[in-house]
Amino acid sequence: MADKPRVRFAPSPTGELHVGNARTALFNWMFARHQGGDFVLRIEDTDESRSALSYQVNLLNDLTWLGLDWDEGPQKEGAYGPYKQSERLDIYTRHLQQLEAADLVYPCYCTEEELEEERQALILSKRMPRYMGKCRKLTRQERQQKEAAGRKPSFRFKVPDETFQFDDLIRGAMKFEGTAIGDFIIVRSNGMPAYNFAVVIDDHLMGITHVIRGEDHLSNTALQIMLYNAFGFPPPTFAHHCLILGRDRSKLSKRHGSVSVGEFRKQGILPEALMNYLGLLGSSFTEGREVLSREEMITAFSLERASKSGAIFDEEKLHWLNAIYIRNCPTEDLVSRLQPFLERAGYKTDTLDPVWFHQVIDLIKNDLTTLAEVGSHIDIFFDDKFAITAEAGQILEKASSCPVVKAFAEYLKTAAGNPQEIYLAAIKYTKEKTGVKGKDLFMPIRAALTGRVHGPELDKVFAILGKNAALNRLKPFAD
RNA sequence: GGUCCCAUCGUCUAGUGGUUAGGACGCUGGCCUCUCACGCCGGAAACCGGGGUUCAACUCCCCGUGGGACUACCA
Repeated sequence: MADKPRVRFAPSPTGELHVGNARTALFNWMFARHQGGDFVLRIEDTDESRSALSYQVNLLNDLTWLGLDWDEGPQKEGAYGPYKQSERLDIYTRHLQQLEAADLVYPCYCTEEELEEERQALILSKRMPRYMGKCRKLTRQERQQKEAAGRKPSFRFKVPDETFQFDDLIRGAMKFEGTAIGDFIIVRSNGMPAYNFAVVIDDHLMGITHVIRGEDHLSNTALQIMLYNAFGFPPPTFAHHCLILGRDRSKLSKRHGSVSVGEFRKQGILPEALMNYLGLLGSSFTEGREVLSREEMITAFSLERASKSGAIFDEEKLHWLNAIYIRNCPTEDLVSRLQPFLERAGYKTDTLDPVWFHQVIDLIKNDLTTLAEVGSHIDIFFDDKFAITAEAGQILEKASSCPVVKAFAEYLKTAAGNPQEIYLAAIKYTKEKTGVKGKDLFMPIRAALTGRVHGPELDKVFAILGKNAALNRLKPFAD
């Protein structure tokens, strides 16, 4: 058996964690857990202008919230650190020197304007825009002149005219022609390593065996393989999964609506549901399973089942899963997860009787699609939130309703015992006294009691409300 | 424009030469029921097109068409 697989998730802290990235992390994590390998987290923060510490903190929080625990990375130093690229700059410098010594790189003094000009000219002549190697042929003297003029060079890799092939675990045999690729920058003029350069070095040094990432990196793979060859590093196995798409089939982005893990969390999506959905999207689990626990997902995961074509993000299916997870969530647990949403909806839960509130949540949790909806489901139990809807008002105005509500209230006035018994007896009494049954019997009571025409089973609502609160609500209609 | 990738119900997918093309979301009919939801039982809904290969193509090959990604001193 070969060494255990090592995979990594390498985000750059330049924004909120996107669900697409979360899915990449999930695939890597499931792969590692399934195979008993290591899941490494590396922060790619070489773009100083876009990276921010707050995003990094956010990133770690979101991953933790999702339950994607890493074996090595920030806050969990291992044998291959440091795990932030900004702390590995000396490593990149050494490797640049190595390539310089082998004459595989050269300094480029072109300005952005010059490069842009070249690009436009190539596009106009209908050719692939790429760097044509102007500075490759510079003499030592010319270079000294540029340096003397104060120009800071970037460093470009001399792309060989070869064909680069690799076997993608998801896509099969892939092939790229070196002739179509211009000499690319590996170190920027500010001294920072460029993405393709840093990943190759880090993935190799960190012992990464499988690079699992989005399809948007497919063409980068050719460049990276060139660098693996240049360094004499054995390339890892690559696997490029499909992208998550918006409704219009383009790469999912902000303009499509909610796209970050944080947004879904705020909307009251459970991490288990989001994980489950992301694992299902653009992939499938063995035996056609769709609702799986974390452990089941790990067991049923297989990279071979990842599909090659992009998958549209379907929020409705996410919500379907979320409702299932809410329903199956133990009420005790659910109550605590609900806290932030209750506060936001204006419920002061610390003054409530916990046993009573537990009953409330237990009763309404089947109706919840997201945690954020909780307020509009429990308001029927709070006098300060309670209100009669137009529909309920119509029910109560019906001629047959008034006697029903009156009779029901009348019975309650003298009733004693536990709420369940009182309710049953009150219904019986009302039925006998008014001769009304079925819908015409229950709906007026429901409307008067909850202010709604829909809701949980009336007997349970009554039991939670209690006799006195019920009587209060009935009063305006019974007099 | 160039390079590369992809193509089964509206959506997510199963399917690896012979199936009534299966499942799920959503939609929809019914049952359950005081209502909504849940649950259960049904229904409508797909192999992009054209050529090959083969006794036989959703499945293999080619060409179209369509969609997507990349095309930065961002990752």
